[in-house]
Amino acid sequence: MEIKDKNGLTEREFLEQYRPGDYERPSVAADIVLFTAANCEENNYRRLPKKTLQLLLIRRGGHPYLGSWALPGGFVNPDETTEQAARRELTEETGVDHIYLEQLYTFSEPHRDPRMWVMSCSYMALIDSTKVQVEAGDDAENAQWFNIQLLTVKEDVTEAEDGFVTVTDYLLTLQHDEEQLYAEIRRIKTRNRTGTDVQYRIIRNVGLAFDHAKIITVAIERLRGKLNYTDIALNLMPEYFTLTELQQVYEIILNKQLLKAPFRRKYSILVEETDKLTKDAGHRPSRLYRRSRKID
Amino acid sequence: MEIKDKNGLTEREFLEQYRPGDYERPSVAADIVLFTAANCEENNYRRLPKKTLQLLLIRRGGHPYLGSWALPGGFVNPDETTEQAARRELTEETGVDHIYLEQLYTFSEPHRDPRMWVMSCSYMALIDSTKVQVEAGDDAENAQWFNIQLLTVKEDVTEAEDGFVTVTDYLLTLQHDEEQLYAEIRRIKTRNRTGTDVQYRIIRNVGLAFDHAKIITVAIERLRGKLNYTDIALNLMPEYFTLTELQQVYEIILNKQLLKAPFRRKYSILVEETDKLTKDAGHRPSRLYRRSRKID
DNA sequence: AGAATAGTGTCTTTTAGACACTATAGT
DNA sequence: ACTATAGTGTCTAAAAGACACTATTCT
Repeated sequence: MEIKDKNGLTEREFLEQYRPGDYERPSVAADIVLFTAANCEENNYRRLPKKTLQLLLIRRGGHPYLGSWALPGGFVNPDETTEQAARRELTEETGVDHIYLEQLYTFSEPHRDPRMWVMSCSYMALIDSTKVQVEAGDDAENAQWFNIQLLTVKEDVTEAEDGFVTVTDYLLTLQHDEEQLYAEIRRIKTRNRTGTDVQYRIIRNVGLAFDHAKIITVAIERLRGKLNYTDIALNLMPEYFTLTELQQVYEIILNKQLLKAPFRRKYSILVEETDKLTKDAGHRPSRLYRRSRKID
Repeated sequence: MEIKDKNGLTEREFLEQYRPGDYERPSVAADIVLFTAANCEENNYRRLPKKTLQLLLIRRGGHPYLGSWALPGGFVNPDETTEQAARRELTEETGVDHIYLEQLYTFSEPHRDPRMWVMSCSYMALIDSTKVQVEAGDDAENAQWFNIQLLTVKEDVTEAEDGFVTVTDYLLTLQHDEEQLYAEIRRIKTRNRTGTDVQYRIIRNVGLAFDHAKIITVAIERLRGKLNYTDIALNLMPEYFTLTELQQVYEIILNKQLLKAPFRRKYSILVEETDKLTKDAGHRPSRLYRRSRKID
C-alpha cells in the first residue's frame, strides 16, 4: 500500500487531500412495488373467497403529479444502501417491516422526473395480507391498496430487418373503491441475428405518477417469471395456508387457471405439511401447510 | 393539469419556481462486466482448441487502488441513461460497440469507494471474441483480457433459528500472462419460515479494485442461471459456429461437462442450420449454424 | 489406417398435462 | 342428501439424462 501515484502521493495521502469535483450528480430514489394477495368478500358461505393481487400506492400531495398515485419510496441517504432506504421508506409510509424485498431495476431516463435528475432504484416487495392492517399512518387516506391487473391486449410479431419485432401491448388497471387508474404500456422486443433488445414505453397513463406504470409492469413480469422456478409466491402467504390458496395466488398473478393435481405435485416440495386443518368451511376441511425450512 | 397545490401554484408554476435542495447526492457510475469466450492455442492439429471465458479489466493508473485491476466504467451524465453511459464508456475504453448489455444490479454500500459516495449501476456485457482485436487504444497496456474462473470451494448448510443457512465460498481467479488475481467471495443464504436472504462478502481480494470481485461474482452467477432458459450464450459466438463450439461455451461457463445428444436437442432450436461446413479440421467437418431470427 | 470429431438412434427416467375418481365437513 | 371443495390415481405426452453406435474428413 506504499505505492505512490504520479504526484508522489500514497493512497492515504491521496484520500486525505481528495476533494470531489463539482459535476452534477443525480438524486437517487428507492421506489417500492409492494404486492399483496387479498381475499375478496364472498357471500356464499360455501364458496371459497376469491383472491386479488393488490398494489400499494400513495396519493401525491404536491407537484408534480399532484393528486396522482405513486409508488411508495424516497431518496437514499449517504449512510445507507438503496435496500435499506427502501425498507426505511416502507416502514415510514406504511408501518410494515421485515418483508421480502428484491432489487428490480434502476430506471434512469433523463427526464423521468420533471423537477430534476432523479434515478429510481426500484424494488419489488411482497407481503402477506394478514400483516397489513397497519394503515393507521397519518396518511390513512393517502396510502391505499389497489386491485391490480396486467392484461396483454395485443401481441404482434412482424418481420423486419433480418429478424423479428414483437410488440406487446399491456393494459394495466388499478382499482380502489371509486378510484380507477389505468395505463397502456408497450413492450417492444427486437430480435435479429446480432442480438435481442427489449424496451418499454408508456402509451397512455391515467392517474399514475412519473414512469411508475412502467416500473409496475416490469415488476409484474418479473413476478410472473419467478413463480415457475422459485418459491417467491410464499412471501404472499400467511404462516399457514392451504394448497388451494397457494394455487389461487399463482392463478391471479399468472392470469390463468392451473390444474390442481400437477400444481400440487410441482409445488408441494416448497411447503411442509402441518397437522392443522381448516374448519367451518361449509365443505370438507383442508390441510394447512407452511413454508418449508429446507429447499434450495 | 390546472390543479393547484397548497401554495396555489399550478404544476407549470411549481416547476418554474422549483429549486433542488442542497442535500448530498451520490455519484453514479456505470460499470461493465464484459465477458468473451476465446480459443486457447492447441498444438495437436487434430484436436479442437479449448475455450476459455475471459473478462476485460482496466489497470488503475491513479489512487485509490492504484495498480489494481478494475471493471471498465465511468460516471453517468445527466443527459444519458445508465445503459447509454455503459455503452459510451465501453466504446471509449475498448472501441467495441453494439454489443449485448444487460443491467445486473445496483451496488450501493456506503463506503464502497473510499473517496466519496458512489453507487455502481453495473451491467453484464457479452461479445464474440472475433470482434475484439480492437485493443489499439491509448491504454493498450492498461486494458487486458483475463482468463476467469469461479469455483465453489466449499458449501456448508447449517441448521439455525427456524431454518437453514447455506454458506458458499467461491474462489475467483483471473489470469493474464504473469498477472494472477484472485478473490474469495462468500455467499450467505439464509432461509427460514419468514423468507430468504442472500448476501455476498469479499473475504480476500488480491489485485481487484473496489468491490469489483463481488460484482463479477454476481455477473457469473447470473450468466450461469440464464444459460438454461435463454439464448444469452449466442452473444458470445461469432456469426457462424458449430454446435460443439456452442457446447464448449456452455461448459466453460457452467464449469461442467454436458452430454452431446441432449445438448443438441435442447439448444438446436436457438439456431438455424446453414449450408456451410468447417474444413481443414483434421477430422470430419462440422456444420455451421447461426443465431435464429425467430424464437421467443 | 487411424485419429478425432460429427452426428444420430434409442432406451430409461423424470416431469408436465389432462382428467376422472373418491373423500368429507357442514348445512 | 347435497354442495362445494379436498385430495389422489392414472394415463399420456413431452423433456431430460445416459450411452452407444455410425459417419466422415484429414494426415
